[in-house]
Amino acid sequence: MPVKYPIPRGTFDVLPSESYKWEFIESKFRQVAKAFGYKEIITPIFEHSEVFERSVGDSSDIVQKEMYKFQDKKGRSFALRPEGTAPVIRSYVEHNMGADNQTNKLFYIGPMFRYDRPQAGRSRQFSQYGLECIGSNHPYYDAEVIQVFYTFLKELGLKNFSVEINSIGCPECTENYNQALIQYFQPHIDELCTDCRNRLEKNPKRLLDCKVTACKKISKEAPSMLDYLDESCKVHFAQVQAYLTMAGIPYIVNPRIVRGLDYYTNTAFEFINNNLGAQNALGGGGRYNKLVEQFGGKDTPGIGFAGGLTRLLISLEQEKLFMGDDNKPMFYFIALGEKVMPVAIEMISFLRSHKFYTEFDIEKKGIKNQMKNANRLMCRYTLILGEDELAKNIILMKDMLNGEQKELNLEDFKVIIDSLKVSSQS
RNA sequence: GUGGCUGUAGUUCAAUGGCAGAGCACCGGAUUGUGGUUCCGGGCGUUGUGGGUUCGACCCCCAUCAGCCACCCCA
Repeated sequence: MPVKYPIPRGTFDVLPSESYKWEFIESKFRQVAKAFGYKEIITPIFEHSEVFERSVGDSSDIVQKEMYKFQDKKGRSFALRPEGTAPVIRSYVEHNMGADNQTNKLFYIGPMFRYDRPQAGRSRQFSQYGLECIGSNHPYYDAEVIQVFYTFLKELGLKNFSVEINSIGCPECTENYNQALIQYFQPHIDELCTDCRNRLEKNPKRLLDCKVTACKKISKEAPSMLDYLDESCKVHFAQVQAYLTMAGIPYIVNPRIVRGLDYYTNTAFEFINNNLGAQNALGGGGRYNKLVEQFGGKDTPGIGFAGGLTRLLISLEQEKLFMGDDNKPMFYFIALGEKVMPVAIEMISFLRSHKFYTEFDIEKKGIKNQMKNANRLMCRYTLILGEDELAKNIILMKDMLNGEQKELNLEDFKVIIDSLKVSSQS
């Protein structure tokens, strides 16, 4: 059947068979983030283009090739947000949240947009969860941010992932290191792939990530970032690791982690799941000590991370961590005949107002048909009210697990429902 | 953005260039007010879309759209 209006490329519908998983993941993230003292912030889905161009970086692929940019009716340039940190910092500065001299801890969940060729784990609209800790350069917070992510994944039951950390130092260290890399690779320039020749000029650190065997071979002996950290950056990184150990978080130091957004300084980290194929990063983050200043605020350090919801979902499913939808009906109400409707509807309203998920289908006729339906929906109890029952002032309640059926006095009904509520809560 | 693989019923998949099929799901029935198991019955689908080759195309060719894989990028 040809679809008249197909969904845009790289987007997807989250259907009821999936949406409860999204709700579960989001509520778990909120719960964990709140336990660490983070508060939710909700920013617009679009911003002035400059918010991203001047922070994520003019030269980054995200800004150059992947941003959904558009003009409004007055010719102003906006962009659908490609990531979550820049908007949060924009908001932080705009509302002068640093005025209280406290460390501000914020989290968010929401859709992001990047124009890229779709693949499993990579779509044009995707959902990210993330958080930002703004106002302190204490290495404890570097570890705390990683700990929130780690705790979240563990709470979901995920086993198959690793934490990789690195420090790219302050801008001075990075500059020194870039020079060292250029010096190292320059003599080998003829052996490098064309991409890497470009990288050598634009962003030498990217060479370390190249998958071409020839480049890999050369970069194997390349100088390590960690040898180019100055004394204070070195101490900071060592302390981050100390705090991670105190928090009981296993990690790997990977000097080749290079983050793609320009604003990162010092600590950078990634959460990797190698069963995910090419899109193997569950999430990542790092410190951005110059970003608030770039947005016109006063010199304020910060650190944060973001993770992809869909990739997490794929990982959870690989590990079979979803057993099913727990939103099953408590009751299925079968009302037989028009005469019983006034009483039936009053009872159904009563159940629902007591927060019992109660199914009722006024169009389905016949007790057999409806029993079948109750069974398919996996209802716990079926309530049957026909004219015979109404005449005797009773209702039938059938336990769908063992097939036992009881007659209840209508007067006793509310009392019994109340007691059910108590027992299901305990 | 580059290269490759794929596209058939709600879904998972069949069908040498010669009448488009099966499992699951769904709907109906097996003496009228009781589910799950069983049995019986129920499918004319623009074979993603548009062209072309051919007596004849799900099958071959071209284009296009979409998904997937690798690159790239990163969540």
